Amino acid sequence: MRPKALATTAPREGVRERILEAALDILRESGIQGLSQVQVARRAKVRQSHVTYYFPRRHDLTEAVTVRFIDNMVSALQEVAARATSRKRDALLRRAEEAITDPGHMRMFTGVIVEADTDPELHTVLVRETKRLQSALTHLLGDDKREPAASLLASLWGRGLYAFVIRK
Amino acid sequence: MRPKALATTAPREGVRERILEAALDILRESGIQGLSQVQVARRAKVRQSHVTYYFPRRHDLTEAVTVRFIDNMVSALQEVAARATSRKRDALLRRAEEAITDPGHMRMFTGVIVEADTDPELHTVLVRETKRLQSALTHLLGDDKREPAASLLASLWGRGLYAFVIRK
DNA sequence: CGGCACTGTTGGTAGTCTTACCAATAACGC
DNA sequence: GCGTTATTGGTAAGACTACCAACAGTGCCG
Repeated sequence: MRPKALATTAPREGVRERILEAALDILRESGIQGLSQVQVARRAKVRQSHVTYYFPRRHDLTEAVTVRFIDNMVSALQEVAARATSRKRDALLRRAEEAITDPGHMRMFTGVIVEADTDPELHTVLVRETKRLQSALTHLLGDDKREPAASLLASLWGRGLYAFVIRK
Repeated sequence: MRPKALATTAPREGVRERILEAALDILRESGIQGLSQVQVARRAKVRQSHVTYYFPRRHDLTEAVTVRFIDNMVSALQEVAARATSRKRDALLRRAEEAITDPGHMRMFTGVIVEADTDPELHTVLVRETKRLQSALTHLLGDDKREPAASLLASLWGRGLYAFVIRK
């Protein structure tokens, strides 16, 4: 069937950014299972076809989301470092733990892990971004021979995961 | 359209069990994203409709899988305890860590967590089963005032998760 | 100014995958 | 024989990604 005259509207600004932010919101609130083009589009108030337009493959969206997700965490850590009244390692560590063990954060994290498990390219990105996060953590807390950055991150993840699983 | 004469065969034994085992295999190798009725059925060499017959809702399968999954881990821990030549806490702990940080195990675990996040009933089951696992761990290693079972499990999960994310 | 290329938007759809369901049939236990 | 359970093939209904043609706006170049 030949389409009738179609109504279109003027290009809007920041559509890609709106989509990306919507995707992050969805991932934070509904997890990876809820991260579909339709839900993202609804949240960003755009057409579903826009999502395909700006992120032609699902992978393009999940990759952008992953990078932004870690970016946000790194920024949060830097902000903690900047605003901290005390430079005590314990206090900084507590703030870092609060951020990393936040349920929304863990939901995004577990979602990304599961997605990356069936998407080798995304897995590469996740590894790279994780190392960035690890560097930021090291920079914030200083390296410690007795508790190197990797082991520290693992410890934070473990507590976060435990709280996420057991949560009411 | 009226179906033609249908060929059926004799009931086979252990179909439910085969389906359950197949589901565990799929979850271990392909993660929660691969856990579909069609894939499980193919693996178990049964029809897709069998999966619905024995597990009417997706939840019924995921719940059974979750319980079995933790069962297996608890059994493995008990076996470690039974066969251990040394009773040293360190040696036992190392075996427990090997089991829990196995990639297949972490794949199942992360999958179940993500699934439970959108299935409140499954979440309840996961919490209950986690506590069972925790008890088994406590029983194996003995409780320690300085490192209670919860914190120990979190630590194992953290190292497992880290290894799972960073793995080549 | 006119044409032209490029980007963005729209509505729709093709094709795949998924769970759940169904009627018909067969086998089994009693 | 009869009720129950198991098996079969098929389908309904929905969700999803990816793609498409048509159209609109924008900017550039002659």
